[in-house]
Amino acid sequence: MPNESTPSGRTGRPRSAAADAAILAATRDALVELGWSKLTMGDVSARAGVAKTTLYRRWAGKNELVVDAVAELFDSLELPDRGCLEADVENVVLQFAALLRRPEARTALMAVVAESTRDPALRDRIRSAIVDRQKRLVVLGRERAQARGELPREPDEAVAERTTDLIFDVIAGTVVHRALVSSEPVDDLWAASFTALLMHGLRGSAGA
Amino acid sequence: MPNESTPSGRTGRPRSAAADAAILAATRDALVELGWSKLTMGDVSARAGVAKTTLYRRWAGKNELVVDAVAELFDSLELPDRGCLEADVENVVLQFAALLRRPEARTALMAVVAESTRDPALRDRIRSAIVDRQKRLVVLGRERAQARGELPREPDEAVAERTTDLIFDVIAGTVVHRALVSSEPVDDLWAASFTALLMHGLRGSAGA
Amino acid sequence: MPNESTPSGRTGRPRSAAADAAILAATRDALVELGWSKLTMGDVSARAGVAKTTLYRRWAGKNELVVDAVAELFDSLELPDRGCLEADVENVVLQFAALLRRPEARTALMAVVAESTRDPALRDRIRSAIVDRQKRLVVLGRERAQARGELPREPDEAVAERTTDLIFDVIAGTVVHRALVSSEPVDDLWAASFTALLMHGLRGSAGA
Amino acid sequence: MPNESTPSGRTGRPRSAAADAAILAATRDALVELGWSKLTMGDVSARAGVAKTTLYRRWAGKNELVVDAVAELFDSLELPDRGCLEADVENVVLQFAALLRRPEARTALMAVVAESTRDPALRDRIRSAIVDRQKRLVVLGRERAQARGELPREPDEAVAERTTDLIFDVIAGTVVHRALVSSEPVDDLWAASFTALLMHGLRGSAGA
DNA sequence: GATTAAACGAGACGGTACGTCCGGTCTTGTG
DNA sequence: CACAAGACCGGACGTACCGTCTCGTTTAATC
Repeated sequence: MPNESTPSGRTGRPRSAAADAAILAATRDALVELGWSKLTMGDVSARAGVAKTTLYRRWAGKNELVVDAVAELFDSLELPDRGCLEADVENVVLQFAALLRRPEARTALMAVVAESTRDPALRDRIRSAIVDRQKRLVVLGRERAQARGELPREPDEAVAERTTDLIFDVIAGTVVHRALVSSEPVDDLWAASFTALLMHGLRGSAGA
Repeated sequence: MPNESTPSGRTGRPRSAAADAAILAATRDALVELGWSKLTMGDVSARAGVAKTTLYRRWAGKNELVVDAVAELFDSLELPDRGCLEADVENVVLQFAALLRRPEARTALMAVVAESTRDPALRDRIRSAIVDRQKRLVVLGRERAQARGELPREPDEAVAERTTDLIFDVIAGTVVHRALVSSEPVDDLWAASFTALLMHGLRGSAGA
Repeated sequence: MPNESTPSGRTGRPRSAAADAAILAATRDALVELGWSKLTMGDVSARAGVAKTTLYRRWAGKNELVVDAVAELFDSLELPDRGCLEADVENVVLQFAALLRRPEARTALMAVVAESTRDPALRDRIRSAIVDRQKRLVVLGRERAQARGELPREPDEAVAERTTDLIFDVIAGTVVHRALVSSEPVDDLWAASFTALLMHGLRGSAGA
Repeated sequence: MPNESTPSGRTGRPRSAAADAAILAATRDALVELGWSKLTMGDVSARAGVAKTTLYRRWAGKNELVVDAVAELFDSLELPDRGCLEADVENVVLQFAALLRRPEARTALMAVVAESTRDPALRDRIRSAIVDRQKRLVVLGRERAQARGELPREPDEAVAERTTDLIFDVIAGTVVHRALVSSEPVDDLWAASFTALLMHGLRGSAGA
């Protein structure tokens, strides 16, 4: 995960595993203190107690480094069984909002996405390190709801995948937009409104 | 809009109005060619045939400049009456997706949002120049649907505003996430699926 | 003299004259403290209170900078009339030796000559800034000796120039070799021996 | 000669003798191709097919390595008996000039001398490896000339040594200065002029 | 023949300097 | 006063070498 292009040769001094961890931790610290745009490679290497060359030997640049540093934050998201689909959705929305309140996640996520618009390799990295990994939450939530009888089973595999993607984009996109673009708080009330909308649609009940 | 702190003095040579337009156009061109991160103030000033000092006299920095340069792109979004709510939603989704296919919008939008996580003034500028202006589309769509009887009228003004915000975040956020984070195409099929979900909710019909 | 390729454009802010002087002085200080090989451009710019870019705008690199910084040291050499040729020669030998005792001259002179073996432009710069300027001492000494009747007049101009060059190489080369290669002191005794040899040749008198 | 501090332990794998030769040859090659300042230890080790550690085990640094690599070039100088002192001097001048036309000698000699101005150990190494070894030429030439009756015998040993040193500095210094500082060719004509001056002194004959 | 201890290749490591680029400010002269 | 031009200070960039350090692998001399 951490490195760039492993030389895989078995001769020579092996790369320090401790350095990887120190660098990623230093990167997160620097993101908290400085934010994306003022984070510098030199500063990260200094914080990690590591030479700049060591850093560049493993990551091609700031973008790749930050994606890896931030990706694992998303692994903390969980989906405990709250008994019904509404509660599960509301819970994951609030968890995600809490994550987006962390300064390192706020500043880094949008920045790497912005950079990725011009860099296909970075785009792939984001997808594999963040997006695809968190789709597990949607998959799990759907299976659970289907087991409860709250949602019908998908007969077709391809349709199931497209639905997973759609739900993921709706939930993640809406929360990110609320939190970072509209800059409004994601609180319990809003989470309930959003969950209701997601459950019943615009025409469903009152609409709010 | 363009300037930073109006000098308001009535004496001396007045600022060139042509310069503003040239600078914003140059900024958009540079965004297309270079993307956000490689765009430089010096380059913009050179493209615009303007001295760097002239540029800094009007905008405080790259962030402010790019917000202004990009904001007006969003004004091109329209909401022609397609006869029913589904069609109106689907249309605005596809329009927004087309906008996000423009390189200057792709690269700039996420970048300024990323910067805004650490800069309240920039956050406000984004909100007033982009977010709030485009909420008109939701307001208009809702009013039209209510006139058609597709949606109930909101008795309470505050609730109406919260609903507007929510719908805006859902639509804009989901499309942005699909296009820029998941990096998947927003085509007619997807737009239809998303619209269906938005109309009827997860429990509504088939769920896709 | 100081700069590299004067832009000669008359618009824009003119280059600071004070910066040139500060840079050359800083260079000499750094040579004294650090010697040629540990002198860095960054250190010079810091000592001079000047940005690195300012330094590179005027000199192409360390070599060119040091030649200019050191060249003017050689202008301190003088040739007061001591009454006879022997005394004049002995005096200039001792002056040159004193100059080569200065750390900045010692370390810089040989270093730039070493670099010049691979850089024709630097070779020319050394010749014009140092070598040719100091030949004046030989020319003056010869004229004075000829006036005194100690040396015959040269009928041919070309021969005169070749003789000037030869004498210059003998005196300067011998002193430099004694001081820097053989690493032996150039004291009064040695200066007298050398002068005697130069006057009368190996076969002349005792030979020492 | 090659190594730094002999380990003298009698057990363990002995140092490869072939490596020494390969390293010195690689150093000379690199000097020819790159010159002193662009020669790097890593490059030398790669050319020699040797690890950097092997190189550093034997030489303390670039300076020491280059002195050793270049010193033996000077051993090629010889003093065949040309029948008279003038001819012998002229011959050695031309030989030395030919040596200074070799790029590895040109670039290395001045560079190590420059470095030696700040490094007494290097100064000693140059003196013992180069200077003192070549004084044999002066000693031999003097003895031969004395045997021919061209020069008087020195009664005093100390005076003899001082004279040897002086003549060495005059010849070596002048040729080096002509070739490397003044950057003028050392051809037959110049060699004859210099020899004449050395024989008869400024007052001797015509002076050129 | 087994042991042993150093030399060896490979290459990662913490540093330092490089020369370039950009950000933002300032100082000219001109309009 | 605005403006074009461009010099200025500061600071980060990504690269190149430095000299050191770990690795696993030879290679002789000693046992």
